[in-house]
Amino acid sequence: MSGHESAIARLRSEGYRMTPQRLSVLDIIAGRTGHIGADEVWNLAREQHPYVDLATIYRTLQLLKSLGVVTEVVIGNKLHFELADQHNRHNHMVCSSCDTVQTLSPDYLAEFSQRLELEFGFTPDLDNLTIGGMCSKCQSSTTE
Amino acid sequence: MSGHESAIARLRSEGYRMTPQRLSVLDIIAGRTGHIGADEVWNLAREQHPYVDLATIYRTLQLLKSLGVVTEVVIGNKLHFELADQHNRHNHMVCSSCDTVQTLSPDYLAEFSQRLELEFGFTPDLDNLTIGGMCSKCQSSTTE
DNA sequence: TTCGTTTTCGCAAATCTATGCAACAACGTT
DNA sequence: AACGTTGTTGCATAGATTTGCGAAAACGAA
Repeated sequence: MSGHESAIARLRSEGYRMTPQRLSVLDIIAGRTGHIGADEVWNLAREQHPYVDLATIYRTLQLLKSLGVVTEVVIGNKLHFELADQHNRHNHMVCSSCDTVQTLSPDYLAEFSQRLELEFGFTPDLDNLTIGGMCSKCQSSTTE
Repeated sequence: MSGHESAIARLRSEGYRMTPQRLSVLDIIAGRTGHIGADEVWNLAREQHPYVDLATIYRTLQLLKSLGVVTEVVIGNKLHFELADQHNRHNHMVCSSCDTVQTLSPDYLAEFSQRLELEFGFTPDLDNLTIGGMCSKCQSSTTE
C-alpha cells in the first residue's frame, strides 16, 4: 500500500535509522488525507506502541519536515502536519478567527518566490508557510 | 517626543484602559528601532515597574498587535515585536538556519494579497507574516 | 550471530506562551 | 472627592514544544 517507502529510503540515505516509532508516525501521517495535530499523532501512535513518548513524536515530525516528507501548518497556536505530496503541492490560508483552513495553489506564490530568489538569494520555505488572516465568512460577521 | 500618543487614543476609543504597564510596554517598543523579544520587553519593563508580570507583557503585546500598534515576527521559535509604522511598512524574511532577519517591501506581496482578497475574500494579515526560508549566505555554506 | 559505534528513545525538566480567577485599578458619574 | 462598574493585573497553573542525558536500539562490520 501507501507510498512512504521512498521516505524510508530518504532517511536511510541521509544516515538516519529506521525505528518502529518513526515508521508508526509515517504510517499515521500517510494514512490520512488532511492535516493532523502532534497530540493526535501521539494518541494514534500509542495504540501500536504504548511506550512512545510525545517528545519522540515531536522529534520525528521535525525530522520528517526537514526531509520534506511532511509539511507543517500553523493552526491557532498549534502545529499540524500532513504528508508532503509533490503531485499535489499547496499552501494554506488559516483564518485566525475561526481556524478554518483553505488550500491554495502554489501558483499564487510562484512569482513572489522567484523574485525573492533572484533579488535576494533567499529561498522561501513555501511548503511550510501558513498564511494567516481572516476568511470571508468571519469578515462579514465582524462587519455587521 | 515619540509617536505613540495615537496608540493611546486608539486604546481609549476601543474601550480599553490605559495602565502604567501598557504605557511601559508601549514606550519600550516605541523607543526601539528593531524588533524585540517578549522576555526582553519584560526585563526592560521591570526596571520601571518591578512587579509587572510576564503574563501582562504577553497580554499587552497581543492587544497591541490586535490593534495594529505592534507587529509580530517569528524568529526561531520565539516571538519578536516592533512598532508598526504606517510610513514604513515591511515584511520579514527569516533564515531558519541563522535566524537572520531581512526586511522586504510590501510591494512584493501586493499582487498576491489582492488576488486572495478578490478570488477568495480572504484578507491575509501580511503585517504579521513571517516568511521563513534560507538566506543566500547559509545556502552557499550548506552547498559546499 | 556477536560486537562496537553511533543514533535514537524515554524520561524529566526547561522554555515559551496562554489562561482562569480573585484582588485591584481606571475612569466616567455623582 | 468618593463611588460603582468594568476592564486589568498578578499569581498560579496549564498547554504546547523543545532539549539534556543516560539507557537502549540500529545497523554495518567482523
